[in-house]
Amino acid sequence: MVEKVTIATVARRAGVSRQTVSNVINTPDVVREETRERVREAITALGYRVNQAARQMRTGRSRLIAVRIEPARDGINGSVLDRFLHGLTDAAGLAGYRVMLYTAADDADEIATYDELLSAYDLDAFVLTSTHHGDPRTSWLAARDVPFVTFGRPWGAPETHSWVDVDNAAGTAAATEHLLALGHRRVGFLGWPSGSGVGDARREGWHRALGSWGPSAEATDGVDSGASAARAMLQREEAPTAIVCASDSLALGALQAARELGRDVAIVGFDDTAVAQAIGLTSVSQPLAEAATRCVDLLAELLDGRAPSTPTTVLLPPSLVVRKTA
Amino acid sequence: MVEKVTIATVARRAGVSRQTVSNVINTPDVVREETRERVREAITALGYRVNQAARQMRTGRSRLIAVRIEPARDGINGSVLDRFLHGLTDAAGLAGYRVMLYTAADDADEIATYDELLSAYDLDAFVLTSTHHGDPRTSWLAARDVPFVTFGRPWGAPETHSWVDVDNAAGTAAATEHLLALGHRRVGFLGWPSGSGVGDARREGWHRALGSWGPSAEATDGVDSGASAARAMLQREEAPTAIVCASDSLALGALQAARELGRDVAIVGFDDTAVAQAIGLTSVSQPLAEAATRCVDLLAELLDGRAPSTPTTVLLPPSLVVRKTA
DNA sequence: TCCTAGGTCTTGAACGATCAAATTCTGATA
DNA sequence: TATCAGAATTTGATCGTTCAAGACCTAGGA
Repeated sequence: MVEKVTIATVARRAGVSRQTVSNVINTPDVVREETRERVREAITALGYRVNQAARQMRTGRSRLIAVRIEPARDGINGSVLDRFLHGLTDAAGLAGYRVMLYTAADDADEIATYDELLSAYDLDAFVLTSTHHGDPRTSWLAARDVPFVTFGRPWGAPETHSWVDVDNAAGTAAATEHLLALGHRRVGFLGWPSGSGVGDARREGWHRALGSWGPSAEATDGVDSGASAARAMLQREEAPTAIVCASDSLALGALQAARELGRDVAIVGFDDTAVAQAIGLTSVSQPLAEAATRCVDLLAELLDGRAPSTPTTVLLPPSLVVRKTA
Repeated sequence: MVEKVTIATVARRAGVSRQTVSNVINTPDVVREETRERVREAITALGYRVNQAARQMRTGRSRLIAVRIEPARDGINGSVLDRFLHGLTDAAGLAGYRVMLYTAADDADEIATYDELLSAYDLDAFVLTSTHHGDPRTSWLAARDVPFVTFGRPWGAPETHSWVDVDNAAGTAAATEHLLALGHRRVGFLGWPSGSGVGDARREGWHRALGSWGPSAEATDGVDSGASAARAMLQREEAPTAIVCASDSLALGALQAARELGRDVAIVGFDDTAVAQAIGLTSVSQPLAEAATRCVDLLAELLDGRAPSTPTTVLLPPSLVVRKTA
């Protein structure tokens, strides 16, 4: 059994005091270069690593960030969070933080979890996903001065915190422009019922790029409801020759409807999920790794106390992945 | 600013010593009932929560479990890990543990991460996924007496640790029996090149249920390679009328091939991914939440020192989700 | 030569919990 | 009533780090 290496072991070996070792680690500039080098050598020679628990007890900071992992609600879109999580873990690691997971049944449950994580684990910060209208979580955290960033803008609420989001409207706009460039004249939109921030933004981008209102239909997310809404749209007079969809599920439904009716319709989905990759669906891809990195950057700013007085907002452009369907 | 509630605050309020409070929390049976109640009241009244960092410093245990989050390699199968992670977080939470994430580029990188997580964060245990032939990770952990469980059996290696796995052979066997019951006489198999433990087990289950070797083909995982392998198989003499596939990607390819050739072929995939749900593909579903729970159970046993001397192995039966394609 | 300021390093205390050992209480027995 | 074992509770030390304050050293100015 190897003896545990603590800051005292390092100090002894380098012939300095504990505090000097601590200074080399945390505030190297107050230590004379020669001493610093000697200590650094001792650290690597012994393979010393800071004990987080001890540091945390003294400083009250854990270098831990928490994120909620949601069940894949609509199975088809679950992988978005998955990729975001991977990016977050990577970026956090580089910044010296670790990611802790938690689950929660609803907002109230999630808030109770914040409370427990904060008092038991001294969590440094939270990353919230799936923000929505009237989200109680942000105000709870803000009231307690807990650092946090949301992935998704604060729909409807005043922007009192930093956030990162993907420019949904730009995504559908790019998809629409692509279809227009291919020669399509009637480009339709298949989206969710209005009211959700994300869904409205996606419709807005299509409308903006088109310069007018083309044929559109609404359906709750899902392949079947998408198929029936698309079928209805395709059977109208002046049916669209191309459809921009608010999600890959809806796009899949549209694809099915077009095939049934024997129509050749160009279709673009949204999120570039596994399904899109698998069946060759052209889709709008969110830069999830980039979004995760920016979230960590913003948090690091907050935690280092070098955040600007007004919250920072980051809006990332998505990209269009062109495949067989458009 | 509310004053911090520590064990001393609780002790004062309940009129006992710090240690008694600690005993109520950790070894309640050594405290007289009346005292215990009084302390418990004080705890809830004050909203006291154990400070993990302080506890960890003294006990050397963090109540933290680490899992690697992998990038969705083959996009189509990524959600398997996602669902497993969710289950793990849930189950760990119930058992009083939290899940920490990390990423790693390869096995060596992962081992370096173990080292760092163990010395810096005092991690209690690891859950390994994607076990493979000649896995260096398990021996590294075993050599250091670090508790761990693998989700996936130790292919080829001696079974010196506990593991949880899904009975892959039983899954394809069930799929095959289902097809036989539907009246199919020639049931084919589309799988991965032999050599991978999982893939071989899936082929074995099909063979066992069939009682003989039917038509089969091999392809690396992916829709396109699956499609071409399936096409070849369907163009042979005595082509199969139904195909059991080793993955949903391959199944998707088979579906494409059948459509192109205008054949009505029953198809079953494996993993019940989002794609299967979206397009109505019959597929074998792994009980991921259950697997996660069992992993946590095994770890809890190890950590509480009440593990049997021989490692426990758990083999869970998958279930067949019947949809439109078979 | 003495003093001072600034840079460098060290010392003792503290964070909040648990361990190990010591102390007090309780009730049964002689 | 005195004694004693066992139960119940308390006390002091400790985990590894950082904070706050103090000590030491060196160089420059009076």
